[in-house]
Amino acid sequence: MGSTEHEKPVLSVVRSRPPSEVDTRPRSVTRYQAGATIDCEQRPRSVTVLSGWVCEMRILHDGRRQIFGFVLPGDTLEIRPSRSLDTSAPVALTRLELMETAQQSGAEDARRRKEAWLYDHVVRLGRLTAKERMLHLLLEFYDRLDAAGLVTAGSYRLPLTQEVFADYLGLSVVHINRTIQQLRADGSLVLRSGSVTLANRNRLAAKACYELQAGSEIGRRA
Amino acid sequence: MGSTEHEKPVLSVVRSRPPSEVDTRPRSVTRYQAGATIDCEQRPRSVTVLSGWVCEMRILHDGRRQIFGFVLPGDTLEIRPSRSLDTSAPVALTRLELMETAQQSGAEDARRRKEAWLYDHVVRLGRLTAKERMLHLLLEFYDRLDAAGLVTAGSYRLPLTQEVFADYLGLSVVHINRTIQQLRADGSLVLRSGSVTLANRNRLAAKACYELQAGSEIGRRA
DNA sequence: CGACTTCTTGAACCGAGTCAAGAAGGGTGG
DNA sequence: CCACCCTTCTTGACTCGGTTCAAGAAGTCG
Repeated sequence: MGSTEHEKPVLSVVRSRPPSEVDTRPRSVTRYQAGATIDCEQRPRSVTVLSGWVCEMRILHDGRRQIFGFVLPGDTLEIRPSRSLDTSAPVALTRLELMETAQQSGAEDARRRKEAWLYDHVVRLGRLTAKERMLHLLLEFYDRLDAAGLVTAGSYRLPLTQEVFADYLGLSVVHINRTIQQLRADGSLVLRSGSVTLANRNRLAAKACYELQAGSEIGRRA
Repeated sequence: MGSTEHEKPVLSVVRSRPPSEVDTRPRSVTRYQAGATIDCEQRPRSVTVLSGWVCEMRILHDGRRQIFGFVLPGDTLEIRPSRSLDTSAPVALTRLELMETAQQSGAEDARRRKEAWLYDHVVRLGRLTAKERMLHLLLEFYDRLDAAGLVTAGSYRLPLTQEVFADYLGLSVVHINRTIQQLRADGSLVLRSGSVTLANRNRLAAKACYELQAGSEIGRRA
């Protein structure tokens, strides 16, 4: 948290590939490359993520980055104009397939759920330790992906670099790395080449102050 | 952040006075005492704060507390049922006067603004230092209260204890205290007996990575 | 004037950051 | 298929922002 010069090498994700839209095919499916900023030159629109992960992030003028949340396969994403990286913009973390969302049904519910995730995030950042933050987040992913049928035999694909974890959890990359080492040593999880398996979900939930309360109750009401 | 026994003496604000509603007078004005939890046994309702400050907070099972946001005079507050202190509930920080909000006009705008504040809060917690967090927050209060005509000669009333700052900014009370000492020594602010005066708003904004962007632009659109 | 919050301050400790450098992956082109 | 390059992951050593514990001073309210 040196207060001078937070000149991170710009997130590869943002730097290396131009935010270009690629190959729009029939059925109104839009594809983006990893690293693309998802904007709408046109009117605001609502899309559903068919595959891939998106995050919403802000970049401060001195280079510090904060990620606000993730959009997972099956989730919907509201794209509003006039949002740039110094306020908050959606960025593709992987190759993406988006589809225009047909009806607005469930929009209110999606908003509630998103708000609940944001509240949980505030608690993580404000009151949890590094280890708790990491576990808490992985448990959230577990529940969200499970609801979407994307958890198999207790494990799921997790296409995030440690830098992305750092920018989401408000920690440094180095400390994220060390935290993951500890969790592995604990036997809390297995994490390798883009997949995680959590050992004993309930015990971990207790250890990380994770409560499915808000998010999932609201989710079930859908 | 000790991972064991976060047994804070329960926030006086929560402990000392029972969350009782007091003296409902004509014109549908409701009063609460400081420390009251604002619930709705009835249907969800929307109220406008005539005077006093409210916060929304969650209390973890081990006693750690996190405050999500503040509702200032002039702001509206949506009260939904089924929210308790372990998820997120509004609590009166001072004596309060609430009024039933008449029309729903501006409800969408209020929600946008609240979301923008929450995003700023995430940045504070995730990426700013203690000094920056404090300044950033005081600047947000400045702008919000200024818009409500509650800033006089560059200063405003701020009825928050250091404990409340700590629970909002994700820091310890002791460190909040030391941070305020530093800001005073800097000449950044004058803060005494419930009032603040910020020296040179623009310079402080630069120092704290505060940008009125999101919040105020949306605000102005109203 | 008590009694209780709230604010301050000191000292010791530790979680997390920074700097730096090397190892391991993953694409790409020849 | 290998060589090269760039990104991502690891690890060590050191620093520092922030926490904890503790106790005393200053406010506030009945």
